[in-house]
Amino acid sequence: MRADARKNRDHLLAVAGSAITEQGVDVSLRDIARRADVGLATLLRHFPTREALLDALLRTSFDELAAQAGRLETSSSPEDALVSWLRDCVAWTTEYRGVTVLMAAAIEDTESALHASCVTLRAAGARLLTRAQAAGTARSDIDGTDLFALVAALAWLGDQPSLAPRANRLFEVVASAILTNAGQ
Amino acid sequence: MRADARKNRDHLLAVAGSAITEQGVDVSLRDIARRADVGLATLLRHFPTREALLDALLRTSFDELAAQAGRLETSSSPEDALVSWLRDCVAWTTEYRGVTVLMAAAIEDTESALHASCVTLRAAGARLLTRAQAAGTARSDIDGTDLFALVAALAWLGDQPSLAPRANRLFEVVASAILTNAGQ
DNA sequence: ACTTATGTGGATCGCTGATCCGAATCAGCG
DNA sequence: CGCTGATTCGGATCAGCGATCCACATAAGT
Repeated sequence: MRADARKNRDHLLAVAGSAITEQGVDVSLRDIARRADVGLATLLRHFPTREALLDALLRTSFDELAAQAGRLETSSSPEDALVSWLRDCVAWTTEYRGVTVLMAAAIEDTESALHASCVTLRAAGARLLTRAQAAGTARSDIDGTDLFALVAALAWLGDQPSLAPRANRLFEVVASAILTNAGQ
Repeated sequence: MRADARKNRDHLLAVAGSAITEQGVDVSLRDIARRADVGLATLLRHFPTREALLDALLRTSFDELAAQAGRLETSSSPEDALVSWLRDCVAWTTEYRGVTVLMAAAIEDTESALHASCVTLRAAGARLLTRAQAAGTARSDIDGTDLFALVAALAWLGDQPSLAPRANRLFEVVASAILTNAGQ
């Protein structure tokens, strides 16, 4: 890649990051290009779709979440590991308003640039879930995709301004439905 | 209202109904106008926003759901009434792909044309919830808005093609979190 | 039948993302 | 250093969206 192209790419990623933080993932691509003092065509050549841009921007975060799952797998009890990782996932999505919808679409669309990252995330969750199920502390009638769906639904709640204040408590409600441990 | 205007209005509602059934609530308003052999301006004069159109289209359904809640209140046990009404709500949204997002936005936006209907729905659910809580069969740490949020989240799941197949089972998972009855 | 209030829809605006292609720029070689 | 060729850039353009304007058509009341 030519030096000027690389510079543009990096600059675009930086600008896109702050634009998305401010306005959510639905921010106008033209706006990003403008703020980066670059033509729209240049943005779209580097990142042919919005998904591609997000993938480049979020891949690090995805990897961190997956790594965190690995760490928790050996450092915490099965149920604590599962719940705290789920909490991390939901909390992370709040930084990228609107990303949940794209991820839900990408998990099944093998063409999407976000597909691989979403599958990785689901697999990480599935491992934690299986471990908790083996320990008898998570209900056994759900699988990794169910978990992904529940996290997505909770993340979506956090994206809705009117419902966001409830998101944290409803996370606990859903978590209690996944776990089978405590008395009640 | 002039007779020709009334005719146009009714025709637009009918066409909008089938268009939305086919393509979801995000269908192009221009498409609806075209299919109704009417100018876009005419559609927008009768229904100044997408919300207004949906309100006119869905008000009947809203009223039916609210009435159904009233009926269940006297005909079923508190927990059966609550769960089966929630199921009805989620099932209903599947007929109008994408309506959940608009409803979540409308519940807090008093300017939205859908606001009143959403508030009515929330109130109907809140009554069923309170009744179940009084009977000791629903957890007491949630309120009507929480219930609305949970239904919205489940409905949103049903709207996502990749997650929809899980929606029914995840409804049961969430329902089990709301109820406190059975042994488990 | 005439007048007036009402309803209509083509045209246009600003916006979105997608695409094309002439112009500018970079990199490597003589 | 200067030329050449491949690469990159971005303004212009296109089709689509909802919103708005206003000259025109038409229904309703006298």
